[in-house]
Amino acid sequence: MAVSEKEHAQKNIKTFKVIQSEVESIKRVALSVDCVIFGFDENKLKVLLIRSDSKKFKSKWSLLGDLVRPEEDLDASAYRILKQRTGLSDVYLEQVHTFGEVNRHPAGRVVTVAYCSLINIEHYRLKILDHELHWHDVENIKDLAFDHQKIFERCYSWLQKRVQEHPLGLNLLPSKFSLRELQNLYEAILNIKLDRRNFRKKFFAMDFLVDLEEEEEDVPHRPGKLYKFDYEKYEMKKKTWSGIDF
Amino acid sequence: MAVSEKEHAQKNIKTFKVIQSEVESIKRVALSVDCVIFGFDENKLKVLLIRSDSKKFKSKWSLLGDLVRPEEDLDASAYRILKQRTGLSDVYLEQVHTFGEVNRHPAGRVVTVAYCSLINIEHYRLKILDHELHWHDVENIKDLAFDHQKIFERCYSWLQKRVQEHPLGLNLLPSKFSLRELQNLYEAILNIKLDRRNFRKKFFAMDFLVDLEEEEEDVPHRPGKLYKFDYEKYEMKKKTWSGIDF
DNA sequence: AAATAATGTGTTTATTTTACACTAACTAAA
DNA sequence: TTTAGTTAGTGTAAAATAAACACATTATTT
Repeated sequence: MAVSEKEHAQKNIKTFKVIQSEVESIKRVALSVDCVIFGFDENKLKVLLIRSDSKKFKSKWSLLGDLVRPEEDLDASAYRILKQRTGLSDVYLEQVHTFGEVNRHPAGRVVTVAYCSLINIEHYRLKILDHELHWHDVENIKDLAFDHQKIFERCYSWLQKRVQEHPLGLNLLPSKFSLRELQNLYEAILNIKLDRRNFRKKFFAMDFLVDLEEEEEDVPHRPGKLYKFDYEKYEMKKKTWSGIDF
Repeated sequence: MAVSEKEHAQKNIKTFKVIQSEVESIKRVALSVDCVIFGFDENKLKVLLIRSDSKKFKSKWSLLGDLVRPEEDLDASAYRILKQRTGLSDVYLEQVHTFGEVNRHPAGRVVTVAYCSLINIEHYRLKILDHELHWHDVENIKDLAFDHQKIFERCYSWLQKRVQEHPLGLNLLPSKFSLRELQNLYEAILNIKLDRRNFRKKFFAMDFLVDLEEEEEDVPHRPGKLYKFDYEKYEMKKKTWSGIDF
């Protein structure tokens, strides 16, 4: 390393000390959370969006976000946003990625942390409709406000990968579901066709499905059996879990 | 949803508008980056640490971090920290997770974004030794300053998973390496024993190793062939890549 | 009663993964 | 120079896993 580089480095290392003693006087950035909320309805994977109210992105759709409050844990921010928008509080939620480009937001430096949430769309019936809050097919998501397209795409990829490692997808279904519904869900998320018999075999082999000894009703064909997911058993085996592999 | 809840929600939705127009007046948080820098030496996986200079955590070890500058992209912060500390700029670096608990830092609200970096330890010879910068065996990492233990553990788990999806590990080796070195590396990262023949078979089948027609020197036993990694070929096949699977 | 639509079920084949042992090449010590 | 020690290099058989695939059953609709 050249001498000048080394001096530069050491100067910067001094800067680092500031973090210990002078946080209060340090220049800060605005921090927000954006939630990518997935739902599943009519055999399609959906995402919840609102109209952007920024001037620059008027008429474009955007993710659900808000600033993180100074006295609020980061995860708590995400749960708060979900609660505000959907009324749901006991939901699946996970942090995905933080987006921190200087110019990502037109109003100034805002670093945003993206969270993914999976909710059962039936528990949530669009009671709050501000900003034209609506479900959109993930297939047709394009041209979102800010850098939300990028955030959305990252979360969607994350989801596709994640459902193959853990059976998260079940958070998108009602508590009682048929195997067809389950397969439709996976096909919608992964955007592929699966062999019905092998799919069943695989899920039964996992041994997380409980036969409820009930059947579907009001279907225009032979009704399928209903199952529920055994979360407890899953939590037990989770440690040694290594994926689903479709 | 109860009426009062709904009103509360709508009030909060108004708050959200602030983000668009009043970022400058919004209360902000200090944002930092912490780097978990892995190296590989003497068949052991290492991580780079410095002495904490905070009063509270005096004498404890900590990760390498600094505040994000107001005019600096988040990723750029991480590269800057690496450059300052190691002198290296062309390194593997990836964001892992953001830690945003209110009380994680004794000096105030500091949200930190953790990055993982993998460097070839031979390219970096501890030229800058401020704060007792040193390599530590990952085996013995305990009781770090702040919440750095948690951050470290998350990054280590991340690495163990990630090297099974992509051959990142090669960033830890010299550009010429033997298959034994490669296997030692994977064994150190994953902390398991691997079958030598199957390991070789698997790596050759991937078809990313180029036989350099050279041999090891100065080893007290039969020298092994040297290989390099074909990054170009890897980049080509990356899209359809689905993991290594040890 | 006939047409339609989805359920439920097993076997065979192909692919992938695992387990496993000997000879060759080189060094170091006797 | 012989011998002991260490790692390199190589293939096959068995086991486990994944993929492909068809038909009788149960319900609804017309």
